[in-house]
Amino acid sequence: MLQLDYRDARPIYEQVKEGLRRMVIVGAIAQGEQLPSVRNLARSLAINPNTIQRAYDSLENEGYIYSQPGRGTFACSPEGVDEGRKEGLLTQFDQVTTELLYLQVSPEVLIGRVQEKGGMQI
Amino acid sequence: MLQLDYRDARPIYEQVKEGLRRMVIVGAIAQGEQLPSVRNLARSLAINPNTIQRAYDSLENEGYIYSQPGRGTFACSPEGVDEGRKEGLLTQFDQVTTELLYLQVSPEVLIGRVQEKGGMQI
Amino acid sequence: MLQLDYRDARPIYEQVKEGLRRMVIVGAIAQGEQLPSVRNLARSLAINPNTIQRAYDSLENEGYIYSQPGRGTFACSPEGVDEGRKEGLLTQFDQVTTELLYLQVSPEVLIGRVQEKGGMQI
Amino acid sequence: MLQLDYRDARPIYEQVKEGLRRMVIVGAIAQGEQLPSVRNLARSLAINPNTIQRAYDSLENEGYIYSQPGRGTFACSPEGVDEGRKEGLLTQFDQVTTELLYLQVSPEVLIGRVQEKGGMQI
DNA sequence: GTGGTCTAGACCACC
DNA sequence: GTGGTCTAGACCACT
Repeated sequence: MLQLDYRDARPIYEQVKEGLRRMVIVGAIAQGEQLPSVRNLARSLAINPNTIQRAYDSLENEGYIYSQPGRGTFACSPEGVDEGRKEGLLTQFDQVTTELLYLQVSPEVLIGRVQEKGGMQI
Repeated sequence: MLQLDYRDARPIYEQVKEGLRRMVIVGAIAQGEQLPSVRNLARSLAINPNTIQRAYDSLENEGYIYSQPGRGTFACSPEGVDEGRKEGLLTQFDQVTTELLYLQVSPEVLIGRVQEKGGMQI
Repeated sequence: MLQLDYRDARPIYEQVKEGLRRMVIVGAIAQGEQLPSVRNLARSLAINPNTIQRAYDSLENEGYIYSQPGRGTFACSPEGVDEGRKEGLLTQFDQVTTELLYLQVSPEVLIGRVQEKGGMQI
Repeated sequence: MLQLDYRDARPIYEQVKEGLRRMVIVGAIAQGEQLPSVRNLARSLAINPNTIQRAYDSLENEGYIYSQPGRGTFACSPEGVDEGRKEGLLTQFDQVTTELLYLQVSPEVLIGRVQEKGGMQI
């Protein structure tokens, strides 16, 4: 359910963090649903619980998940997510778009990809 | 013309690389136009020429610029850019788009941003 | 009339306590007015009466409310409030003010906010 | 230069974090100035370097300090501080102000305290 | 020397 | 059982 790559330059806690974020975003972990416990995930990934805890902490203060000591960790609804992150993503979107258009990818292709995910009528 | 941020976690050569890439992409450096010489840029940024050279080498490797020994370094046309980079950008585009849609940004907003840059008729 | 957030890290009794304190402060519960009974409030919030009782006890201890056994619980007038709390709030006020000024918020803005609440003539 | 209180309910890393934040805010650590190294501070406070690191990490992603691996950790200028924190502080300012006014502290007293710190002419 | 990451193992409070 | 904190000690990359 979550792949680690030890040859990757990114630290493990960040790979865990991005993997979990992805799962929340695509709905693999639904809003309000419980995430695997720190210890369980650590065991199943064969890494130290502290490393998982660090990923969870970081995701929590970005507003993607929340923890209740003694109960578990759960996925938030999208409203609570840090505004700064949204702005950063929009900047990233603009930069990637600019470069793709420069590389002769047509706007229609990009728009098509947005609509595909957005479930829009054409 | 190119801003360095010593507080940024990214290494300097990468900041130079991305800065130059940006200038080519947005047309601040037109296709075929000559880039500043390694020594000049190094002097004006007050950093080591080796750092500049590393950025130039990396950009040449990705097909954004080419150098003619004895003459200088020039911006490529977009066709020559490494295919792998284009694929990587498309993947990044999809991921960023997915997350923005999850964060309740409407598809129309994203499409509007694409059209703005693409100069499309609606 | 009082919102609980189970995702909040603070314990429930503290959320109840702060919520009631807020209502007294802003006048939603006037001086001398009766607060809801422990059992009623517990039922309407769907939590344990002990939790409510703990919040009431703590507020009574700080001098914000008083209870008359067999009659109910009522809001105090502000004079009776624990002096220690006032000092603590002043310290907090100074610290928050210092940080906001450091963050380039102008003194005029802060003063404006005080006057707005205080109903002062300029 | 920084006091720990083991009887305090707050975790140590948070006490360190708030202590350092205070020092930056009041100018005890000037903008751009180097903070004590992780190891040195850990030794002088007789706690584990990991605990210090955690405090530094947290302050860094709030924008109060920045780290350069191999060189050290330095105080930021106030412009870079996370917007969310500023908003939170303003909310806190309003709440504390409301309660102090309720407790019969006159607006003039509060305004005087703001001006004192703000270096304003009356 | 510096910050950054990771592990192993412990203890706490809460449920 | 759960998350949260802390320690001790190791290793890495960079200056």
